[in-house]
Amino acid sequence: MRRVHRNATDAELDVLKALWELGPTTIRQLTDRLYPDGGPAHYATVQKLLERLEAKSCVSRRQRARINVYRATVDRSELIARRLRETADRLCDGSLTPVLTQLVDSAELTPKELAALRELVKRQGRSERGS
Amino acid sequence: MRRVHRNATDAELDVLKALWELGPTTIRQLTDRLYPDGGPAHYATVQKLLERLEAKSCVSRRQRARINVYRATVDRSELIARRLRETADRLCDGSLTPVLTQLVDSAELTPKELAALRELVKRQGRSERGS
DNA sequence: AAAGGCTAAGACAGATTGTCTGAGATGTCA
DNA sequence: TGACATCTCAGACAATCTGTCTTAGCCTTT
Repeated sequence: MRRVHRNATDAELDVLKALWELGPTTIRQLTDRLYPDGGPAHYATVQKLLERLEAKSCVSRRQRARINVYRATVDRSELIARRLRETADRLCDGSLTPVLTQLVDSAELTPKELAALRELVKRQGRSERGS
Repeated sequence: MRRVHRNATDAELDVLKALWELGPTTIRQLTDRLYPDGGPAHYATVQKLLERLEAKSCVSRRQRARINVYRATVDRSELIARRLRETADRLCDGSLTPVLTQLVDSAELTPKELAALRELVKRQGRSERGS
């Protein structure tokens, strides 16, 4: 049942988002952000979540004058990429094509998103030819 | 901590895949497919997984001469769509654009997948204008 | 009636998830 | 110096999830 590379959970993700906004920071800062009226229990909760995020290689920390400063080591697109990869692996034998097809073919996309996609493809096409 | 609409787990997904291949079928057929040398324990395992898949609205069943015949009620693209939606909701405030961007912009795509994407966009563009 | 296949209910251990407690180290300040 | 605040670290905890397996009872067939 062991999963090598578990995704960040919801609570962990909240911490990560706060880290993205705040930049490198302390547990205290994160706790105040996430639980404005929180007590010492919430502090420990954030601490535990950071510990798990570190185990998942999503954050790193550095002792700075006896205090841990945490820093996100993955950004949003990296997490998106991980999830896409996982979906492709689990559902499509590793191929991203069906994922793409689903994304584009379904009614999932607003016209605006579709226009953005066309732009992306155009850009990608250029860099393809350019390389 | 309650999750409304949990994804199918790995073991459940294996059952679902077998169901996709076999079409509407019985626990017995599925068990023979998934555990060729399995005993009655494996039969019960498949049974439990189907029960949970039913709770997740992924399969339905019908009594057919006293025997349950199970049928998948979601296909692969539906599951892909669910995961994409989940990723967008959890990571991008519900917007699919960043997901698309990540998919297209990163080095995730092989040239072949990229070509398929261009084809998709072209087709999509046509149906857009056509409608 | 015995045998075999099916359903249904649920036990089970190990892992995950979010939360919280407590002990101890270290720094600040009256 | 001593009280206090704050931090770290280790781990407890309940609820849930996940995959597996046992058991009992019900049909049908031989």
